[in-house]
Amino acid sequence: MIPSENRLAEEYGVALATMRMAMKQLVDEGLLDRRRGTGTFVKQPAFRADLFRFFHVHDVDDPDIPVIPESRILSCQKVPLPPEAQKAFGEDPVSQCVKLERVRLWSGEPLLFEEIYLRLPDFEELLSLNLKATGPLLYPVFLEKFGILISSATDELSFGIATETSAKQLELTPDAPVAVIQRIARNPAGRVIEFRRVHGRPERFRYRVTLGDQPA
Amino acid sequence: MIPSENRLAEEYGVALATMRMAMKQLVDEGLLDRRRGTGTFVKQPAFRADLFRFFHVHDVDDPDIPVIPESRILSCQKVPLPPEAQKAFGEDPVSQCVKLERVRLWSGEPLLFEEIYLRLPDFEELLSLNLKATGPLLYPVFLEKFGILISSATDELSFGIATETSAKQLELTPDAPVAVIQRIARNPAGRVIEFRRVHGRPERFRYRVTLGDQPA
DNA sequence: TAAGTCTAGTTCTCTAGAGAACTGGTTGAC
DNA sequence: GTCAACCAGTTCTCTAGAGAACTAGACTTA
Repeated sequence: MIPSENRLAEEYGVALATMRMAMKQLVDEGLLDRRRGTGTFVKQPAFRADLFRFFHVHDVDDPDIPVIPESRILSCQKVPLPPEAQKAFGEDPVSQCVKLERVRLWSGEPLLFEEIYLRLPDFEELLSLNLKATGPLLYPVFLEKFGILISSATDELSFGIATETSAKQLELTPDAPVAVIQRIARNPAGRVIEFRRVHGRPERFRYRVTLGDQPA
Repeated sequence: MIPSENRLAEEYGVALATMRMAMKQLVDEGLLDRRRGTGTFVKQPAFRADLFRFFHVHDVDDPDIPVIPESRILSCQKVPLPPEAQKAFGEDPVSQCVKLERVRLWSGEPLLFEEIYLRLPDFEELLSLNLKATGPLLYPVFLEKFGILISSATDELSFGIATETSAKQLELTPDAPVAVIQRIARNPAGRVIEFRRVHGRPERFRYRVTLGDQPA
């Protein structure tokens, strides 16, 4: 909680209305939270999970019920940065990164295979973290453990063929067609935090997204 | 242009600052546009093309250059509403609709086949319009000719197999795998205006979208 | 004609303050 | 112990106004 507008206005030697306007701006930017009769609080950044939940399991009965597939982490290690990820991260001279591999399943069947590349040294500690203890969503973990907020992402969907690894994990024959997603995720400052490549079983794959003014 | 805040405040018997606050709200909602030293104007709604341009041709040289593929309209006629579209439009008892079929090409090769269903009677006039004269983007036409603004859309991507028609238009063998997009587009009030089903050639298909706070 | 100057009209920023609306805790009656 | 009433502190809405910043057009001048 921060001091009242009365106190702050006095402290900074400005009129009350001016202080109100300034605070209103910060509220609009999502940095403050005001409650009438109570006070003004610094808003802790909340990860908007609803914005980033695109993967929908193809449920024949009711495709409108969103489900979060189970998550199984395969490995987490320090590796040299592959060229695609290098390009995504931009000019920053990063040579090493953390690579996380995981499979996402639904009803026990593999759905997605994910290769996730994260910046060093920001995510150094991830290597010694017990990831099995966390939930299936990664971004809330980033926020809680590392103080890193993911606030925007660009996804690019296309079709490709499975690699040796992804075929094995998705229980497909090598060179089988797969759905491919490349994601670049950023913090509020626009800095690229994560590069992700996902392979998905095409027959169950479904990606939903809403653009523009979100309807109420 | 609307009267000055001075005049309006006097006319409605409120203080100037109050009128200013009210107008500020309308500006934030995107309904008014104020220019210092000039006046306040009613903002005409602008279609945010950048929000809805997802299709990117797979350009091996530079995938970052966005291109708008050529558009070729095949047909435009009144048809009974198919069940999927009925579901999208919701409770409204609409039995007939306008169906637009078109192919989108790049470098002369077919890329996407689109079936677009639009509400009646809103789009009655579309049947007698010369669509060849318009550009490759539909939503600006909706706005200019019918005063209908598309402000949000939900896309759902998946994989399927070509229909007889889509295979023919995309120059594929029947039952070939295709990318499938279903889109539901709405006006600012949340009313569903359009239902669209798109089939795309998988090897050239690429869909890009950015979520969350758009980076500057 | 062309360029600079002025001016009325507009929005923007800030001051100073009153009263309403609301919240969380304290007090008091039963 | 429970519940209602009260109260200090907070944000919200609105009033009244001064001066700065800016714009478009009219006017002046070379």
